[in-house]
Amino acid sequence: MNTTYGQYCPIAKAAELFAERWTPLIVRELILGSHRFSDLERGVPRIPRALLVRRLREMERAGIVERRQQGDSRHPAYFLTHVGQELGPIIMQLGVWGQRWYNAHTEPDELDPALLVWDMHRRIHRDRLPPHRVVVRFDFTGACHGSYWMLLEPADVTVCWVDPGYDADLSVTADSVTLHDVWMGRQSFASALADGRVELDGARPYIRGFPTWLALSTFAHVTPANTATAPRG
Amino acid sequence: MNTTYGQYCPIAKAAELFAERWTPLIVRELILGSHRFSDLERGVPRIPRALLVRRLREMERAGIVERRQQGDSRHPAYFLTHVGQELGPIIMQLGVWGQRWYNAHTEPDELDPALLVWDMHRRIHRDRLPPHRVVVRFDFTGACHGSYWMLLEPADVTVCWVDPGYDADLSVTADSVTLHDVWMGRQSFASALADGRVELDGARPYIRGFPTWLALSTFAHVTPANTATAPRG
DNA sequence: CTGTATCCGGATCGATACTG
DNA sequence: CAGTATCGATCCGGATACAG
Repeated sequence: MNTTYGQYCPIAKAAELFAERWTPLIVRELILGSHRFSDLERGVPRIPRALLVRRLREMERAGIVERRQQGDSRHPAYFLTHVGQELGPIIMQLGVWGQRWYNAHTEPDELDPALLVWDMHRRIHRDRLPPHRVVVRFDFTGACHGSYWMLLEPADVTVCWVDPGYDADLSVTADSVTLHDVWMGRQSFASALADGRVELDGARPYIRGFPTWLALSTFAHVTPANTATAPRG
Repeated sequence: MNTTYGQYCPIAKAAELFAERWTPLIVRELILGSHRFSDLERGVPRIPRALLVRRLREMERAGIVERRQQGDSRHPAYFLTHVGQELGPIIMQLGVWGQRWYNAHTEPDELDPALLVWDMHRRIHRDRLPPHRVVVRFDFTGACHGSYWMLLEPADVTVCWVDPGYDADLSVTADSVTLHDVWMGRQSFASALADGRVELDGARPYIRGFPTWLALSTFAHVTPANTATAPRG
């Protein structure tokens, strides 16, 4: 709904733009460093493509997003303008609120290993990686199983949804629920390794290194409050 | 749309609740001190009644709002729970952002003297009022004209949309655009008086007192930035 | 006063298929 | 890769009537 509220109140004016469906998630992706159209799609996998196009156009028109046609007919890229960047703290506070009150666990239909790996790849500590490429295979077990590959290099971390052909230097095996819990800070990676819920397999340096390369969600440090006071359908 | 985003991300979980249409404005009203159903309707005049009911129920279910049936079969009242109150800073930041970038002026169809008087009545400095009742009549001129009454007492400030029958102790005459500009901080009340855009009529103590009783919008102190960089359709 | 119930036209959303 | 085009399902807005 791009309809207005018809109020002079600045909260209403802001909500007309910011509180549109999907918009907070698109802004989140841009903040987290996705700029290509296809990357935005990966970060917001359930948005209809036409709607993503439309939201980007609306935000561009409102001065929140800038579309740059990369030099010599390359693919376009999207960036937050200064106006859009000022939404950053608001988005983050919203995430803290969500984590505190409404994220004590991940619903079964919210499990999304592909998205999880995509989120993780953006927060790898690249400065701690060895100077050569390391190929990591994630083997998710349980309700939502499948394999994904992450290619770690100090210059760039990429994700593959199909076997890239390289032999994996390290495999990470875990139930999909467990890895979501670790990512959201509900269980530490160390304890998940200790009790065998996460298994690492590969050469010793990689097994020892990987836990230091991985960073958790931005909100992992926010402790969920007692949800008994905030039930959710 | 009470549909979900299907993402484990806490920003998505929060947006599902907070970024629903009308919800930010309802939360704003609750923060500003409206608790009765009819008061919420006054503060969000364009929301269909059935939708207001529905949003309140949704928020209640989510633990954001608490509905209290006042003692001995009185009218019900709505309050923000602790969870809902934590949205306060987010709402306010959103308002600052809206004021900064998207509120350089009030659109003609956003002029709403009835809402303006309603907003003003909540921010009167009651502690500065004389100990007896003062009746103020607002006469709006221009595109959006009409008269409204405000009954000022230290214990309570009320608004009337029809002549309450009392003689007015003070009349405030101004173009509707001017008074919106003053409220939003785009022109000072003093300068509007000085250049005759606002006229006060009544006994001397009331004319001198009124400018000290009136408080502006919470966002009046936020200076709009240059909108040339943030055009808006 | 605080809702419920209904109806309808139009806007929006979600899903799918197609294209340069 | 980065969009368009299309279509049915749903939601919203606005109006109206009614009830405890």
